Amino acid sequence: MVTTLKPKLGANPERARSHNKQLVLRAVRHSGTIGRAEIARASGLSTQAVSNIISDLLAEGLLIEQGHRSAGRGLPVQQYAIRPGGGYAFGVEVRPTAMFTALVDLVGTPILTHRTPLKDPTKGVILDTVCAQLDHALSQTQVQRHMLMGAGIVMPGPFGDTGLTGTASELPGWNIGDPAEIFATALELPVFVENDANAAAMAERMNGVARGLDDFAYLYFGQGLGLGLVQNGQILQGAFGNAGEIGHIQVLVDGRPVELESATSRLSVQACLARQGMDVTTMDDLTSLYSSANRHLMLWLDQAAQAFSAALSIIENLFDPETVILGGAMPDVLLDHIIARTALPERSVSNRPDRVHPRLMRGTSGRMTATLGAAALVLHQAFTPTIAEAR
Amino acid sequence: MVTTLKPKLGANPERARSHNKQLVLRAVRHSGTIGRAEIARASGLSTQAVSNIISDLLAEGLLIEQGHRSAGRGLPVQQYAIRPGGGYAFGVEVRPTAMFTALVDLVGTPILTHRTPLKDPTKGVILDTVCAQLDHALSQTQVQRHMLMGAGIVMPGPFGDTGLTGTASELPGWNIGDPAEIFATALELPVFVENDANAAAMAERMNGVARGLDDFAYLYFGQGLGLGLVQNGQILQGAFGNAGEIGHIQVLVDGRPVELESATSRLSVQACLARQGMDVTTMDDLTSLYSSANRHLMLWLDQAAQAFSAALSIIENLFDPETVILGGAMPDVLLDHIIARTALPERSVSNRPDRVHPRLMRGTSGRMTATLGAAALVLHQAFTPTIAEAR
DNA sequence: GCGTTAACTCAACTTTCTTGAGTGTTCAAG
DNA sequence: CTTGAACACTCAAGAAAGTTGAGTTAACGC
Repeated sequence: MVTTLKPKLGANPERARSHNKQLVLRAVRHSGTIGRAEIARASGLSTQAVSNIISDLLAEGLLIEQGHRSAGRGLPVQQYAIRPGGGYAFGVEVRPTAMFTALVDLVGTPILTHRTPLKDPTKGVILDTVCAQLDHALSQTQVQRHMLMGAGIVMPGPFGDTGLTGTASELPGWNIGDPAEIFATALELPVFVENDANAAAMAERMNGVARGLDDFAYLYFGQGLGLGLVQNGQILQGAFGNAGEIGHIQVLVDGRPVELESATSRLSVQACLARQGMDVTTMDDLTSLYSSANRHLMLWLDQAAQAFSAALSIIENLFDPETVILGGAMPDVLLDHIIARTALPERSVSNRPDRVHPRLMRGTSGRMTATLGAAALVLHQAFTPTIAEAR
Repeated sequence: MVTTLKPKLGANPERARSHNKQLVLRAVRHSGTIGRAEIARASGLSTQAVSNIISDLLAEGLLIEQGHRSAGRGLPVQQYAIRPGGGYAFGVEVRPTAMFTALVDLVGTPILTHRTPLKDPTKGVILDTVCAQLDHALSQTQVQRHMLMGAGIVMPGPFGDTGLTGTASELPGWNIGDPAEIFATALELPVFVENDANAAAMAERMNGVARGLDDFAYLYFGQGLGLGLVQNGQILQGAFGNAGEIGHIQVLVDGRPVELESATSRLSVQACLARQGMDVTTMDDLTSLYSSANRHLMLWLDQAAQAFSAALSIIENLFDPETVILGGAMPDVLLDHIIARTALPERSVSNRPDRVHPRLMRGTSGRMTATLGAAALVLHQAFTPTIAEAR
């Protein structure tokens, strides 16, 4: 959704410096270790400028020296890398019954993760809990408060009053005011709010299979099914922050139109198995049903693969992504099965002979995916030059 | 698709100035006439900086003074406006049998439009013709060559070798090399290449109903049906420039799945009427059939409206646009009819009580829409700050 | 009328980047 | 083994652009 900082679009020396700093950080992050001359070439700045910026960043503790590397002729390159302890990001995932939190360092390593039940999902309880959880995380890890670069918050969408309002996963009371601002005031930090799919996509881009990709889509198994979209390295949010609501579009399964979500989501598989008298609640339950090749699960998987094939056709032709990633609250084996069985549409702009990535890939699965994604939103911001962002 | 200029991402004084200049131009364009203080507030620059930039822009002929306006207390505001003759853009639309060209001024007014038949759509003929047409346009209008800011080229997509290759509208021989670069070399100008739908969307944003909108979608009736996507003020291109290929996705019409394009495109209505023995080739033919309420046309319109309703659901939920615009090679009366008859999906994030724009709007129709859009690509670039564009 | 408000200008100052000369290290050719 | 080319990096001077604060001008409202 929206950040709390209003962008100052005009360039002046101070903002130019900040922009260039982030550019340098991004270049370092991108290659792991790198020398000044190479950064200069990549950014179009002089080596002198890069040198000055790097000495700033060293002083601020954002970079560390990584020894010399002699590459052919010339003076061996003094290399630099991101200093993990240079900053921290707080990630929060708010669900109706629980709050997940994570504290990650500057390279994205989780320092601490936590789950707290929510008495009730009211605004007040959520705000109190998030503040308490932040204090808790800081005290547990001895991270100084001023080392926090911001907080990312994942909330169930869609945001605002829409035609999809009334979904069970929704939280009441957030339709008025800008959630990001409310959290920012409570936490006294820059805050970024997104839905689970977008956050997961960003996590994948920062530290997962989408590392380095600037254009991809992420199909996220949450409560329902979400679509995270990254275009040109930025999350695609739409005019009101609700882009990627793919769950409610119609697809054909066995010749009958159904809502995509009703054929593919976690709730859908649970409901499907419940109709057969099976009570499946955990990922492990699903994994063991799969390993015993349960007939009903296999049937559901077949239908899900059909639905995904239709969804893939839409996503590929509308976004032309480098790849589509599947991930979220679904066991790896099921994700792999779906990926193997989903028919890749022939009539698609993604059906190219010169592809470098598979059309479907498995992303990170597990409970904390979106929470870590929330933190990744902050990291992404830290590595994104500031002057840009034309809004 | 891609521009020919590789962005220099690092900020230095020179690039900052260029960035700020474009910011000022954009502010002026946005409000028509505006004073310095207001620009300063909008951009986060000092009034002094804005003053300096404006005196540059006056000297370069990009701005003109527009008299004073007294707004409440204080010194009356010296106002500025874009000087139409400050620069020109050349727009080109390449179709298999003809080339359309347009020369537009800095505010988007067409100075000259032209249609030339193409002997055959080979690369050589196209390049020769486009150069000849540019010379022709310049000599006809006495516009100096150095006043050209660039050329926009509309070509039938998809670009590169994809699963949709083999469409009739395609041009042979452009799969190797970057078309933008090839045209740029031939024309000795900065060149921007896009598909028809994206160009039309940009035209609508620069001078049409989407003026000022940063997030919208444009359904374009061309040979087939294209989707132009503007997100955050930028054209959404996808990883390979082929985003928006909506024509080949499946939708339901009368309970049967069909390709969207086969139910909604100009070719589709022609084919449908041809099956009834009617030979309809011009927009006027369609208009008169509509005014006589031709049964077969009405039937087609009903089916088209169904298909559009399904498409709208997908577009709205995936992009969350401010509005969806319908335009292109289809008579206004038909567009209006379709807009009136298309059911607006209830389960959509765009179904909001607080909307300011209708969910479906009519854009510019007619032959030159995409050609003027091609020119709009250049104008858009001229009004877009340069440092940004994080790629 | 006169003080307040607001846009705008001038000149001094600041920040940041660039440039060009110079240093140190490595590799390769003679 | 010497010598020179290649390359990374530093230093110091210079240039470009924005900011700041004081001063000017014109309109409004009491």
